[in-house]
Amino acid sequence: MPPRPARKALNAYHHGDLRDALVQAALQEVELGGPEAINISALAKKLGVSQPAPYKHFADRETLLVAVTAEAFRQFSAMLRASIARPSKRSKLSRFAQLTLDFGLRRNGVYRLMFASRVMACAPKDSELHVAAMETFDLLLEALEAPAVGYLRERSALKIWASLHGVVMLAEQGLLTGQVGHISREELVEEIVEQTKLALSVAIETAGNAG
Amino acid sequence: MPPRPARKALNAYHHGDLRDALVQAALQEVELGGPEAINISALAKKLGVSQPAPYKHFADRETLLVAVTAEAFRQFSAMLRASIARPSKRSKLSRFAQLTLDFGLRRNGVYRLMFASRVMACAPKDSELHVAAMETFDLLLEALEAPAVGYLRERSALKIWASLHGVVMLAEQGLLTGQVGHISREELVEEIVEQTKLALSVAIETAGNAG
DNA sequence: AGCGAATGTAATAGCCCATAACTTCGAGGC
DNA sequence: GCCTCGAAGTTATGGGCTATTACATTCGCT
Repeated sequence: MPPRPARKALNAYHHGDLRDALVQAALQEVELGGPEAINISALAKKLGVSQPAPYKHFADRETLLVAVTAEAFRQFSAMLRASIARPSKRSKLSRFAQLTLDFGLRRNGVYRLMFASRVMACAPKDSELHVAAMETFDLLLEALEAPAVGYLRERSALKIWASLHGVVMLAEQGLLTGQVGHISREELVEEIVEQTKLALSVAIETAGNAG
Repeated sequence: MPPRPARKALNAYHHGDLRDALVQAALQEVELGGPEAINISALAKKLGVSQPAPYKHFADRETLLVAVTAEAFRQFSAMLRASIARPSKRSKLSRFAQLTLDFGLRRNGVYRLMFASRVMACAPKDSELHVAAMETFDLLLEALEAPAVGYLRERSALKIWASLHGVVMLAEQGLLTGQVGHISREELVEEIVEQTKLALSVAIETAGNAG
């Protein structure tokens, strides 16, 4: 997937790179109001083109949403990758987890688009979107820093992935405040991370002894 | 909150219990198409009233959604309560977890309304909706069957609650198929349950030794 | 220079939410 | 028993958003 050659604005009539501008502007809207906030008409007006212009680049609203979601995944991945690469006292997994929590709360609209909407479920397996999402999952596998026991590592990854989702959602719905016995969200996530690491090392040892 | 006295149909002009009929019909729609599928006009037509009639009972679409969500929580709670009460070989927690998974996948539209929409986050703390949701959470606390170490139990509950959310979402987005090394969703949930129980008992023991 | 494809515009239709103004019916006081 | 008032309907209407159709402009290529 070579990035589209970002064409320059050509003149007053042709925008030049409307497609990309739409994705970026839409992402900005989602940031504030979530997936429902994407409004083709408003985007067109904001970018100074006629209302039907976007339909030259996206068949319908849904298709635009898919592109925006893919872009969101790429941004998320880039952020995670940078954080994981940086040397730190904390483990990669811990940093992955905390960053996910942070992203999920601070950019909740975008997060919901990525993980709590129907977009993902509808996109075909080999789509740009799935590729971008898989890349994020690969980063989690990397962050786990576990010896290559294949399916054990994947299973741990899925469990922690799932837990993180849940914490973000609960926190965002206001179901985590004043209920956790003076434990912060960050500490809760840390507990989950530790619990996962422990379970994984036990599983690996068990598997080692068994076979 | 005494249940509204279900009034009988009065005549051709007045429906009789339009409010409740709307909630039930909407829930049915959500079942198939998720939160977005709720359509005031369509509901009105389906129930044989004029298009603006629903607005006599709900200020707007959003308000209707809140009522529907509360009803969904009540149904979910009732299901869980029945299952937990029934004697069984499996632990209450295990049954709670598996039932949640089942509900989340089979009635995914409703599940998304309850857990993956903005409805909950917007409703005030003392609303009908929050009350219904809290009741569900209480059932989880009960299912944990842990000695009353207050905050430890709540923390475990939150962790498992979060994990279950995540598993449902991942499964629904097609991210759990063929990735888990021949483990079924049900087994994954069972692992999570066991892991939670273990962590909780360790935590209780530690707390006991410490103080 | 000229042609075709890509990318824009204007005009328009349809769906859905919501409100305003009017109508029907039931209940409670007298 | 009537009369009035409010609750729960109705028709009419407007506004916003999606999407399509037919037409215009410009780019890139030969």
